[in-house]
Amino acid sequence: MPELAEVEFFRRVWDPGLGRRVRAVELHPEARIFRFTDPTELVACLTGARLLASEARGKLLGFRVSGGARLGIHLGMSGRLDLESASFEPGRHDHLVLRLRGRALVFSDPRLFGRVLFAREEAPPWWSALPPEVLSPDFTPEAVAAFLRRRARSPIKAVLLMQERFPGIGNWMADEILWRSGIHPRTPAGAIGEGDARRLWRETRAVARGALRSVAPVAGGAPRSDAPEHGDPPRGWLFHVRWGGDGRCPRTGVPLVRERIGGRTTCWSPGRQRLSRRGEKPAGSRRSRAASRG
DNA sequence: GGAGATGTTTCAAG
DNA sequence: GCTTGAAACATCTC
Repeated sequence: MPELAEVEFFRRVWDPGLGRRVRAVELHPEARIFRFTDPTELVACLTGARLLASEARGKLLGFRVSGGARLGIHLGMSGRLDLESASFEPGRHDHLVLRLRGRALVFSDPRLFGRVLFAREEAPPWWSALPPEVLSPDFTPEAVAAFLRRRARSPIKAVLLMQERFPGIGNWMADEILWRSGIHPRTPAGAIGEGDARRLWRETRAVARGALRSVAPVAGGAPRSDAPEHGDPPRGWLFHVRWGGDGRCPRTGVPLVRERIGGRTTCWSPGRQRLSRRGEKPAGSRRSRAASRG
């Protein structure tokens, strides 16, 4: 489930636990989410410590721990964070529980694609060496264009999912970005002209901003099944129709196509999203696309 | 019972 | 050595 906005939602879920002492740590050491961590060290270091602050970078959550340590949580495909009462009893998929006074912070993940990271320093490489956020000034059109050239033969859909350049972008956001940009998901990255590359950069940021703005308010204590983790993206977004079998393009009314591209189910709007040809004139393609819009 | 699910890593082939 | 695509990971839901 979690990509940029959902990760931000779950970050806020644990906010009420910041600054409080961790009285006990409960975990299943053999759970796959600890495959990159020493669970014994994790328990030893976290017990008695406090989570001081949290931050989301791409799909990774980082918690600064008192005493100069860093706890990292990646939610994988099915991970989630919850705030529970003191009487909470872990279920089958609740792999990490931090007991505070009066409440419990819980990380659960049925599919176990998520992971827990831990280091006795505030900025270990897995935290400090992450690429620039798509909404940061360092995420530039030039960096995007250079990356597209390097991944020239890959379909642009697959390229948008590469976290080394587009941190936080997941499957539905990638489809949203391509739909807004008018680019066919199967277009080889190297065939995208300068104008379309710039447009891709702009829409990547627009979709990230819109998704973050629509993060649902965190209601402490809400039952898990009621938690609206992905909020409600703006009206008119592909998001609202991309899972429906008979979904139609919000802009053209044409039935959307769903197929597997870059190893992932992809939803796109025929007619609106066209394959670029190699060697297309950058400025011309940009102008003609802008003129034919709306 | 089968297919697919908002993710990453690994491995083999080009 | 780099790029690319498929498979693997584990479980649940439709």
